Amino acid sequence: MIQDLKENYGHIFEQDLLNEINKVAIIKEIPEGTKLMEIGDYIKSMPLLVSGVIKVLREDDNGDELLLYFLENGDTCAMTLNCCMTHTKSEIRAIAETDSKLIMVPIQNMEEWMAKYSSWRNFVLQSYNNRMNELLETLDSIAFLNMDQRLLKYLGDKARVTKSMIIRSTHQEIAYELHTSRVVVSRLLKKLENMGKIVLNRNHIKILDLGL
Amino acid sequence: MIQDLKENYGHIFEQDLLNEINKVAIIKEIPEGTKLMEIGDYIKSMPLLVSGVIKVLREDDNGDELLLYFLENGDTCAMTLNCCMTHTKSEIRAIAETDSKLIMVPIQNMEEWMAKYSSWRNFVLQSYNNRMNELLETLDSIAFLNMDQRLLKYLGDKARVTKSMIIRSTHQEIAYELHTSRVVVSRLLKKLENMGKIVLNRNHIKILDLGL
DNA sequence: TCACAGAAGTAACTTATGATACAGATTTTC
DNA sequence: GAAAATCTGTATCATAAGTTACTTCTGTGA
Repeated sequence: MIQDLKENYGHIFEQDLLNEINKVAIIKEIPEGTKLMEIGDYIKSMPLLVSGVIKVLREDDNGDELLLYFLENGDTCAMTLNCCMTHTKSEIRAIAETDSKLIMVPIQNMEEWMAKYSSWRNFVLQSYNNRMNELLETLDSIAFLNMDQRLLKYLGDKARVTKSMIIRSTHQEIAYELHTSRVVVSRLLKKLENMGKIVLNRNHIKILDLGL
Repeated sequence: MIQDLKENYGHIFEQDLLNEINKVAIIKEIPEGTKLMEIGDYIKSMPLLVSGVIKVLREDDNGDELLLYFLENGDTCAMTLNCCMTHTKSEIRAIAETDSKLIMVPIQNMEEWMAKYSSWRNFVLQSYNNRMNELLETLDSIAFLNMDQRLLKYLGDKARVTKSMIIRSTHQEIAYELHTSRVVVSRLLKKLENMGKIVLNRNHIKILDLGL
C-alpha cells in the first residue's frame, strides 16, 4: 500500500501522515459495477481513490437516476466526508465505473488528522471545493443546456475519465444517467452520427470529434 | 458585536473563539438588494450571517440566472469558504434578499482557527455539508420536477426564509430565478390561483395553502 | 441453426415549455 | 392629469422532449 500511497498522495501529504495512513488504512480492489455506497447508507470509512473511476449518482423518489459526476485518481468523495464528519446518511449512490483500487481510511482517524495535519485539512477542503464545483457544472448542464448538448458533454466526460474514444454503453444506460428516455438518446445519437461526430455500433459508440 | 455573536454563534463556538472573532471581525449591515459577491470575485473575508436572508445565484455565459439557495441566520457561504481556502474565484453571485447583518471574518484567521478550534472545524464542515445538500436539492428540483412543482417549491422556500405568506416579487423576477420566461410564470401562477393555492396581486403573491 | 433476448431504428403522437405579440391595468414621473 | 413605464393576462404558434408502438438487427445459447 505504501507504494500506492506515495505515488498518488505523496505530493499532497507529509511523510508522517503517509505513515499514519499506512498503519490504519486498508487497500480495497473492486471490479467494475460494484456498488460502493447506497442512498441511506451510513459510512464507516472514507475512500481515497488510487486507480479507476467511480461514478456518483442521485436518485429521486420514483427511482429515476441522474449522474452527478465521476471521481478519478487522487479524488475522494466529499459526500462521504459529509457523512463521516456529521454521521448522517448518504444522499448519493456510488458505483465503480471501471475496476478500481481504493485506500479505505477509518473515520475515527479523520477528525484527529484534521487537527494535526494541515495537509489533511487542505486535502479535505480542496475535495469539497472540487466536488462543489462539479456539482455546479452538472447543475449548469441541466439548467442551461439542451439534451443534445448534455449528451455531447456526457460522451466527452466519459471519454476523458475512461481515457478511451470508445464508449461502452447502451443507449438505455446513457438514458438512465442523463435521466431521459432511450428513444430520445437514440434519436440524438443518430443526429450526432449524421453530423459526423460519432459512429454508432451495438453496445458501443466511437467518438470521432466532439469539437464544434 | 459580542452580543450578536453570543446570540447566534454562542452555542456553536467556545468562549475563546468567540473572543477571537470579536477581536478581528467587523459587523456589516447591508440593505436589501446589495450585491455581496459577484462571479469572478476574489474574496478577502468570510461572512457569518446574523440576521436577514442572502440568496445565492448561478449564471451561465448568456447571463441567464438560476437561484441556488437561500442563506439564513447562522449560515455561512460555503462558496466563500472555498474561495478563501483555495484562493480561487467565486463561482456564484450573492445578493441580500432582505436587509441583513453580517459578521465579517478576515480569511487570515480562518486557517489558524482550523488548526486551533475543533468547533470551528465542525462549523466549516457542517456548512459545507448543508450547502452541498441544498445544492443537491436544487438539482433534484431541476432534474426531476416540472416547472409548476418548482414554482410551488420556490414560493414555499421564499415564504419560509422571509417568514411571510406574502411574496413580494414580480413574475419577471421569479422567472429570472427559476430560469424560465415571465409568460410561463404568469401562466402557472394563474393556474395555482385557480386551484385556490394562492392569490395574485400586482407586485405580490399571497400564499393560502401550498400543501397538496 | 433456430429461437430468443437485448439493442437499436423509426414513425406518430402528446405535452411541457418557450417565444412572440398585444391588450388592459396600475403605478410613476413630470 | 397626461404620458410613460411597468406589470399582468392571454392567445397563438414553435419546438424540445417524452411516450407508445412496432420493426429490424445482432449475438447467445440451447
